[in-house]
Amino acid sequence: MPEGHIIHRLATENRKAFGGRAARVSSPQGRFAEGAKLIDGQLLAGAEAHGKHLFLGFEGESWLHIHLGLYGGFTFGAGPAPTPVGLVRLRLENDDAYADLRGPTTCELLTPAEKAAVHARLGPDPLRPDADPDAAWQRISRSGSTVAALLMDQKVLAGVGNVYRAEVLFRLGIAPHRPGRGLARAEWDAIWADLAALMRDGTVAGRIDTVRPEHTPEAMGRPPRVDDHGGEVYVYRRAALPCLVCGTGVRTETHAARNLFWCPRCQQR
DNA sequence: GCCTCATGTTGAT
DNA sequence: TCAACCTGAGGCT
Repeated sequence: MPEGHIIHRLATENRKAFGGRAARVSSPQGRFAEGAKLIDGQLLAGAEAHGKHLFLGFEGESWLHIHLGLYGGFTFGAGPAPTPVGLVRLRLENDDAYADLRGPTTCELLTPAEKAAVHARLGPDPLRPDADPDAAWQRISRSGSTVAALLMDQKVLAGVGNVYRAEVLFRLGIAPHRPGRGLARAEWDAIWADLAALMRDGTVAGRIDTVRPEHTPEAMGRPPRVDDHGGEVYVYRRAALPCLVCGTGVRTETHAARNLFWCPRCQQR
């Protein structure tokens, strides 16, 4: 269940394991059998991520486009690859390594033009060096939608999911229900900068940690704790628990079909 | 072992 | 606004 930082990490992992070499490509489950056959044995030329979309480039100008959706995941291992267990949509393999893909929303082959079309409908990704935060600001500053909804809209901003959305708004003290057009440019600049830093850390760590050193349980004189999704966060999935900073109960509600979490006292800006 | 929920997106209503 | 997609983890029995 990944946000953009994990997809960038997967691009790197795939590049390290398979880049510059011929890859054996198969679909043990069968649902990607035809596509796998088309690129089987080809050289993997590159791997990149844009938001939550992963692209693996093969010689012959084919791009393997993968979106993990809510359930999808990769498993990497050293070769030789074992007999596939469960429903493996895609297996990449060489003599040294293998990777299994399960449960993706998307696993398809694209032409360069089709790949360009995917990029075109995505907003700037804080983890990409070519990202233009002003493109997102143009949409946000004209929108009556809430900041909370806009941050999750991949056309506006690519790669941010429910955890980073909740956490960046907490860290900047911004009330999630404010309309985008009510945001000041300086606030947007701060959101972008914080997202870029948090997501960069997340790519390295492979998990989402957002709690500043001065607010860790140790620094606050509280018992140590670990959030059940594997990272240390302020408000995400901490409904009704005391805010780590002020002690107020963390609020939650369903917002645009997703769970939103915030501290009503710390986030009044 | 069964049930619920989840770091997501699309397409129908 | 909601169902569908389709997988795994955690809580409960």
